[in-house]
Amino acid sequence: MRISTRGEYGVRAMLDLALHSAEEPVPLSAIAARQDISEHYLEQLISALRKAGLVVSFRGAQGGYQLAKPPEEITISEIIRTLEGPIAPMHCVEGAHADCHHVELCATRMLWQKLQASMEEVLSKTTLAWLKDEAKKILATAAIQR
Amino acid sequence: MRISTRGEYGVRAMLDLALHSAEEPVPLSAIAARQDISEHYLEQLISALRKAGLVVSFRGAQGGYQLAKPPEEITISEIIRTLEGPIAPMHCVEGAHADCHHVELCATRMLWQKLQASMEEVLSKTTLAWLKDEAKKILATAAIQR
DNA sequence: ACAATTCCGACCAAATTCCTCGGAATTGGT
DNA sequence: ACCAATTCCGAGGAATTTGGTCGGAATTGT
Repeated sequence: MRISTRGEYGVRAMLDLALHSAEEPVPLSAIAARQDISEHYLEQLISALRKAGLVVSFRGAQGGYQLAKPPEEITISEIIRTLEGPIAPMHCVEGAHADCHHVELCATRMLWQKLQASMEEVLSKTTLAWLKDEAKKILATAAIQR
Repeated sequence: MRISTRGEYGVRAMLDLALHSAEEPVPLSAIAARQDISEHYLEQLISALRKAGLVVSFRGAQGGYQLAKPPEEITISEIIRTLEGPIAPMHCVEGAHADCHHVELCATRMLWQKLQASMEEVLSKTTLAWLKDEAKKILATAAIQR
């Protein structure tokens, strides 16, 4: 019942872009260093995010990555879905499956649907912009305390 | 982001008990046959459920399993937790961990906390009794249509 | 030309999942 | 007293997933 490192790193990388790529593209190495993630591994993840249209890339020197849309329009749901697959606690609620063989199984399916809906609710309603704001707040209070 | 077969089978087995073990204990073989689950594998799962105090067992001939409490008092949350471990989408929201090293990481932690809370909400508020009722409803409408 | 960078596909070790197997212990029925 | 039905226990193991690594080709600003 865990989100794997793909989703975890992906969200952190996207937040990193939200915080640092407003002006110029950010090279992978910078994200990897700040977030303490293996560069090669992160490359795989960001490649998927690019193909999903969540980031844009610029090749060559001074190249790097930027968010493809304003952070208000990028939801965590999108990020998780591209990196972890469908947000479904059970295969029977993944897409248009209706292959319930047992009666009891169908009853449990309703349970998994409720669970899925509540997860999707949270993930689709929180955006990168929200995360960015939270991160800035934390940074601000940390600065005061120092 | 999936619940594994441990959780899936566990919930189905518990529902099976809720439906069939009111009078006499139900042998493992009966549950396994009805639910189409490997008997040996199910044995492991139900052993964990017994140790967690969710089912009681009777050894020897005519033995089997029964729910340890009325189905109103057994939540899906309990079942999932005993079979899958803590309901936490991320290790950082599992118990009293506060090991956020990066500022950004702490912001994402709030996200995972929200997600965890919404999952726990659903799983702790739906009981075996609810599942049992749903299963009976489905069974009833299926009987009419036949 | 060169250095910085993305892009791509193959490969691989460790962990986890999903079981299987064999047998010991217990208990009701005859 | 025996037997059949059943739970209980621990070891083992194949398949899948996870979490990477590696090497090099392609692109582009300076």
